[in-house]
Amino acid sequence: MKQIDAKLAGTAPALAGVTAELQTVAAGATVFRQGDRSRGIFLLLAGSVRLQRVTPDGTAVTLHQVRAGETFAEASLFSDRYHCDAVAVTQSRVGRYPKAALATALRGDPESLWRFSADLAHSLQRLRSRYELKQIRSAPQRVLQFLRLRCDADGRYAAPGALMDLAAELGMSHEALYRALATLERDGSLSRANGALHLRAGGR
Amino acid sequence: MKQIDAKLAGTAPALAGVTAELQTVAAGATVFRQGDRSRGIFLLLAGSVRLQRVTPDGTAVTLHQVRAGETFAEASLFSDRYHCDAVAVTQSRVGRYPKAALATALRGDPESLWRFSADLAHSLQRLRSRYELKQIRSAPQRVLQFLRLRCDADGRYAAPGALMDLAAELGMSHEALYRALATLERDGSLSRANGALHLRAGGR
DNA sequence: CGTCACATTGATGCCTCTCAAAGCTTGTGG
DNA sequence: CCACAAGCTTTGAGAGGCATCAATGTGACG
Repeated sequence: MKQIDAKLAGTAPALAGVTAELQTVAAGATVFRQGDRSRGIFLLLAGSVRLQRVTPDGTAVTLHQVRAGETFAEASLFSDRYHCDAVAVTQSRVGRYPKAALATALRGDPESLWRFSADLAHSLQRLRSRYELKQIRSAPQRVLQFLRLRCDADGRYAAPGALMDLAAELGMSHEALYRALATLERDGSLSRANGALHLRAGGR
Repeated sequence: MKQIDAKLAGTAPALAGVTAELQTVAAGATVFRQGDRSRGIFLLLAGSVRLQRVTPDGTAVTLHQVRAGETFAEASLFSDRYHCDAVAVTQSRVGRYPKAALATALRGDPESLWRFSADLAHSLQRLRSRYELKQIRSAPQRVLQFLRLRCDADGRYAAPGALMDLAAELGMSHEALYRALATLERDGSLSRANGALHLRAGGR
C-alpha cells in the first residue's frame, strides 16, 4: 500500500489537457456534499472515499466505495449539483479536475471527449463483469472465474499484492479465499508456485 | 413480462439521430462473437442476452447478463472488434445502432457525443450503487437499503412488476425476498398496502 | 371452474462469516 | 547474527443465513 500510495500521491495525470488540483482530505471530512454545486470530477490518489446518499428517513446509504486509482463523480460533469456525499474514510489525497475547464476542454475538443467516453465505456464494462462475478455464491467458483478472466494465455496469474487484497476485491473474507484456493488446489484446478497461481485445464 | 415486451418490442429510440436496425434472435443463437469486427452497439428490447468470454482453457465465463431495456457492447464503439460473445438465452429482440453511422454522428456532433457520455456516466453511477447493494449480505438489510434508494420522498415504493422480478434484480431468491419483507414488516420498518411498500422512519 | 403464475410459509442442508489460534515471512534494531 | 515485532498465511470450530426443495394459498383470466 505504501508503494502505491507513494507512486500515486505525486501523480495526477492531465485529463483532456486539464490538470488536477490536488488536495488532502482528513479522515471523516467531506469532499463534497449532496446538493453542492458540482465543481468537477475527482481522482482518488491515495486513501479511501465513500460516496453515500442520505435517504428521506435520515439514514446514510453507501453508493460506492472508491478505491485508490479510481475516478469518481463523473456524472457531476453533466449535472448541476452533486447527487451524493463524498466522505473520506481515512485521510485521503484526491485530485480535482475543475468542472468548467474540463467541460470546456471536452466540448471544444471532440477527440478528447471521444477518449473520455471510451474510458467511461471501459469502466462500465469492467464493473459489469465484476458485478457478475459477485453473483457467484460459491467461493471456489468465484475465485476460479476471476482467475480465468485475469490470467494470461498460459493460465498464470501473479497476484499484484497480498492475497488479502485479492479477497477484498472479490468481496469475500480472506479466510474464505485461502480455503477456496486450497479447495481448488485439491481439485487439481489450480497449482501454486511461489506466490503465482497457475490454472490447469479440466478444472470444472 | 408480456406487457413490457409488447411495449418495448416496437420501440427503439434513435440514438444521436441514428435509428436502430431491429432483429430477432433465436434462443441459443449469437448476436456477435468475440473477434468479430464490431458492427455497432445494441439495445435489448425483449428477451435475455448473455455476454460471455471463452477463456484460454475453453470455459465460458459470463461477463454480463443483459436485461431488457439495457444497452450493451457500448465499448465496441471504441474498438475494432468485439471482446466477448453475445448469446441469446431466450428468444430476444434487439436493436442495433450501426457503428459507422453512430460513430460519424457522434464525432460530428459534439452535443450528441456529450449526451452519449452523460448516459454512460449515469449507467456507471447506477451500476455502482447496485454493486454496493450486493455487498450487503443480510437480505432484510439489502432490501431495506434498496427501498431507501428507490422510494419517493414519502417513503413509498410501487414495485414496477412482480416481486419475483425485484428478487432477481436484488440477486436473491424470491423466497428470501418474501421472508425479508415479512421480517421488515414485523420490525415495523415497513408496511404494505395493495402491492405498494411503505418505509417507516426509525427502522434500523 | 380449472389453469397458471405469483405469493407465502415450512424444513433442511450447505456454505460463508466470524472469532480464534498457530505457523511463516520479512524487516528492524540491538 | 539474533531477537522481536508486525503482517500475511493457514487451519479450526461454531453459528447464522440464504438457497433449495416442497407444499399450500391466492388472484386473474379464459
